[in-house]
Amino acid sequence: MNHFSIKTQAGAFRADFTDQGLSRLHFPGTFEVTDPAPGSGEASLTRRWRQLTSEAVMAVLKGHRPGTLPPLDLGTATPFQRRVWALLRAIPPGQTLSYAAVAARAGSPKGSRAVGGACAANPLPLLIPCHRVLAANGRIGGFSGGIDWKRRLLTIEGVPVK
DNA sequence: CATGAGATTGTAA
DNA sequence: TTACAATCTCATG
Repeated sequence: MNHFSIKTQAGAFRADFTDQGLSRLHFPGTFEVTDPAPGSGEASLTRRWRQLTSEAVMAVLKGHRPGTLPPLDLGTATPFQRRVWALLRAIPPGQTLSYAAVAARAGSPKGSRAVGGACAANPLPLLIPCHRVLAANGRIGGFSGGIDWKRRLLTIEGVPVK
């Protein structure tokens, strides 16, 4: 499992890759700092993936769309999770939906809580914008990377938070 | 406004 | 089958 660090103004993120593509993104300070594999020659394809991922992360931190992404390796994600994540990627910066609204769009009108579960399982925060999903009545809801990050990202996009 | 109960869904163990 | 979770709504002080 190949990985590399993305240095940004908000700290160093870490992106993990498999042969299939980008598999996971970690927030600064949420991962072990490991030395790069000795003598790891990078395939040019992987190099392109790094470039795209890096640009995408920095774009989102500026409140923009991720742009072109490398292939994603969603691993053993369930159909429901893939469905929810696809819906999230369609939400533009600055816009938000409630867990219930996402549930409705996913075909499970009463599955708002299940949507929370799918968001919690999201391996690619920022790129799959689960921070744009709020609770009912404009309440903030939860966030795997910490509520602070959720507020921070929403603020960047100009969304008022309580 | 704060708190609590109950309903409901998808998932992992 | 059981228990849990980044929910929601409704009821009550």
